[in-house]
Amino acid sequence: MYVTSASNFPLSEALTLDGLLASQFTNNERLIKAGKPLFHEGDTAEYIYQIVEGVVRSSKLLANGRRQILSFGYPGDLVGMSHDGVYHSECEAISEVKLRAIPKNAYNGSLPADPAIFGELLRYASNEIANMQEHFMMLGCKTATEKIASFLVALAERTGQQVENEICFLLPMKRADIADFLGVTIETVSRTMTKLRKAGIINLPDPHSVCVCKLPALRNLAENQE
Amino acid sequence: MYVTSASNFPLSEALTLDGLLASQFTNNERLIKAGKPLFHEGDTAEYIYQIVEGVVRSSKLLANGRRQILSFGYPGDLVGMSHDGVYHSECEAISEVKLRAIPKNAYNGSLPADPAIFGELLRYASNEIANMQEHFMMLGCKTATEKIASFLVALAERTGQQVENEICFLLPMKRADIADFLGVTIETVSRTMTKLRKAGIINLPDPHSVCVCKLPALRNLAENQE
DNA sequence: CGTCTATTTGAGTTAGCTCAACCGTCGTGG
DNA sequence: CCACGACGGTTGAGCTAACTCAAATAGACG
Repeated sequence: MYVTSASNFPLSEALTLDGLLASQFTNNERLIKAGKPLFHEGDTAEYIYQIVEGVVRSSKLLANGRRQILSFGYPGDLVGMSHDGVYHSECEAISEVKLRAIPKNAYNGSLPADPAIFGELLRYASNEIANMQEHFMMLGCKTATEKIASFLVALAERTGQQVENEICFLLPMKRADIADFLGVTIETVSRTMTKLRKAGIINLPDPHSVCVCKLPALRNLAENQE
Repeated sequence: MYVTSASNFPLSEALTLDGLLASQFTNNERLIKAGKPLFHEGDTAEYIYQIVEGVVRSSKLLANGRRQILSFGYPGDLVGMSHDGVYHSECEAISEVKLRAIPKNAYNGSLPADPAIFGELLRYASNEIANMQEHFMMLGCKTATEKIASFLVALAERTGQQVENEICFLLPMKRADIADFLGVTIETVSRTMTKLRKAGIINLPDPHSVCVCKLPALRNLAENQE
């Protein structure tokens, strides 16, 4: 659910959950077009969704219109867990998305659910909590440059491909999404990306493609040992 | 685990979890003195702890010394969930704390655990995620005044006692803890509290006691509809 | 009574914000 | 085929909320 989930989630366990869901819920696959919602805050939570392909963003709105992106969901991630039968965030497809719908009765305990799924969901939720704690460090403790650098490092680790001596990946989301994820403004995202480009740390072939030339330097900026 | 947990958690369910744990783990009660750690980040996660009395703070440190308080744990809350057998945060007692230790084999699925506990833990984790999402709104979207006001409203709702026509509660944590919880500085916490006091919205009989005189006004500041 | 720690208050600085202009791309319709 | 408008992104200039640094105050404790 969070950009760093897969990297933090022990591989064998991730395969277990993936395998369980793939084997039991292949019939429940759906396609969502880019920009379309999976669900809205307050909707009855009928399903948990596992992202199979594409990227989603989940977010919450404040009464005065300010928005916080809670996570970007990449393949393997789950969205839509609820403790009270109602979704607590918005969720939209950023790109075209394929997902697997896991019906409520597979996990809410009222039916004799598969205990393996149950256990894996608890483990996934605990991992999700750990990922969210990392995000707290971003929002609460880091400067704008550290936030952007951390974000790029996380995406490079999760989705980057080695191309010659650069690590390249796509940014399917808009600048505004990145801004609302990191708690800064669009302008700050843009300025900081430009700064990193001018420092020779990244290349930006186009606004939605990033190539990291100096990963160690980017990591240093992300962790800023001062 | 988070200051607002109990208020968001449906009462009957909370009683279920509470009841389950109380009946099965009364023998595992421990006392921790104020200021002493329950566990450190990286320790082997042998137990989940349920707070019975007192308040704990769980936090994470960045390499450069900056700290983020993740949550304040009040009676009924759980701390120490882990997906990989290792704690991912620091946890210390703020006041003298009584807690109930729930051993790993009650919930990690390797033994035939009580499925009721299992289900309640998953529900608790899902609720915890929803609470953390609210905290993201604080850290990412709110101004200093909105943060302090939200924090005071949450504590008033969770631990406040009506005294004449004020709602009074204790702040067992230091200003520095509040600052690191909200992502502001100590000075900003102090100044903002003074501002609320001078505006006649709260009284501060001493630095660790708050009496809210005008709860609606405080709520307005917390939500700032602009 | 002196020391230590927590909190409050003041004064000046700055990181990141707001507001505004500008640019490039893309889809639509004349 | 080109003009136009909409949208997303970048850049500049000035402002301000919150920060840093510093000092004063107040309890707590030996």
